[in-house]
Amino acid sequence: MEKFQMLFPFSSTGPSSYPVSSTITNSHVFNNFQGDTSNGFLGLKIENQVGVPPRTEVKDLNSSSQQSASFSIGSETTDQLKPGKKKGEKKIRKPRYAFQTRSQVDILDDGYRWRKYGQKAVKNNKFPRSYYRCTHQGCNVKKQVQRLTRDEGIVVTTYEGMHNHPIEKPTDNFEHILSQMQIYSNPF
DNA sequence: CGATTTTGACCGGCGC
DNA sequence: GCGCCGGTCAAAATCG
Repeated sequence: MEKFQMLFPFSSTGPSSYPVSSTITNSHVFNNFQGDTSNGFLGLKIENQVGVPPRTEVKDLNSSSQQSASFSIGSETTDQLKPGKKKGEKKIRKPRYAFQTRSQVDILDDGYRWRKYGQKAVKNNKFPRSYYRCTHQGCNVKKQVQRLTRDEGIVVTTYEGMHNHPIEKPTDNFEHILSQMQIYSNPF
């Protein structure tokens, strides 16, 4: 597979129908995840406000999605989900942060290094879902990328867990700065 | 040559 | 108990 990451439709001759995509598409705002739960994501203290049924049913919700990016939150992957397996274990709830971004490519580079460990076909979707895992040692952050059949331009990225290490990337580009601005401008 | 992707097998949970 | 389903493993292939 050729690695043609980030072919920005920016100043290309393509149709100028890409609003804010670049902002979210591969910004380093995900970095904020390691800021613990108290910080939230850009002030998006998303709890259970979205009427998303258990499990990441992002495939069904908002089929139209005219916005460039939206989010939703699944439920914890434990507690009542694993009956008969408790006994005071480290049943840490693993909230999943689902992002829906508008992008042409599946590989949304958020600054971390990911290793693909699986791919499965999804029902109701013709496109497969890819499973990635952070390659950093001791960092078990997982993410899955799925693209909607309905809108080929929509890619849903679901993050699970938080990073406990800094981003490893040259950074220092426009987007980095942009995301940093967004972060710091949110007192949440 | 090491790291990463690919891809089918495997596994646990759940519904019937 | 069995089969489906979503998620993960792991060996081989591939990339750089």
